Amino acid sequence: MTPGQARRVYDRLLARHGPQHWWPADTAFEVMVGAVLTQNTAWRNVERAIANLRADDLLEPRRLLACDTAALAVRLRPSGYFNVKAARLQALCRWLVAAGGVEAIAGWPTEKLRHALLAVKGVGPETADDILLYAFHRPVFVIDAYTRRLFSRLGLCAPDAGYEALRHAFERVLPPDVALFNEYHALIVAQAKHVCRPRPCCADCCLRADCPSAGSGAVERSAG
DNA sequence: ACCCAGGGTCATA
DNA sequence: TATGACCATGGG
Repeated sequence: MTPGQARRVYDRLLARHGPQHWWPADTAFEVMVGAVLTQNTAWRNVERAIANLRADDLLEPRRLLACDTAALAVRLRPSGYFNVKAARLQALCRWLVAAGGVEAIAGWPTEKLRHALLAVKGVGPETADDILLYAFHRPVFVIDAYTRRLFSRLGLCAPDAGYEALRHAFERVLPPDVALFNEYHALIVAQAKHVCRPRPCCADCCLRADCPSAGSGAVERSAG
């Protein structure tokens, strides 16, 4: 992937979908909670679980950690996998409190913070990078299944590209710009919701102007 | 009824 | 290292 290719795809996504204003949260800790809750889960359902936590004043590390795990799971019910996610949230809080809280880890260098997050049970690469980018404003490019699907359709990466390889592919060709990375990942998610169902209509579904289901939002293909 | 959603862990070969 | 099973609710 060249810098020009990465930039042109971004321009097309932005023209098509507009700014996405991610991450929808009031605090860094709320981003961390949302990043765990949204694992393989529609954001709509995550919002309900977060509303439950807010109603019980649990959007704070020590109180969430002190909460009975079974009672926490009940509040997480709408976001699915509630038993798993209750344990994962508390594992994250256990580490966070031991590390000195959000203010303390905010001062850590990105690599140290990334390794520490990945060591928490229930935090994988994508969740860690969501937290690094959207909670701590580090220039880390978040990869997900949509990114791999879209860019392999565009012929810009292998269909089975690994997480780290793909992340470095983006970070190599784009400037380490937090605002750019923020918008880019959000736009890829927005684009995914736009793919023709039940089957993609074309290789770069649906970024091309002549896509049968593109409608009026279509943009011209960028010159090569 | 079926498939998917802003993944990750664990057991098995 | 590489699959498969599992977690579980809500919307199309």
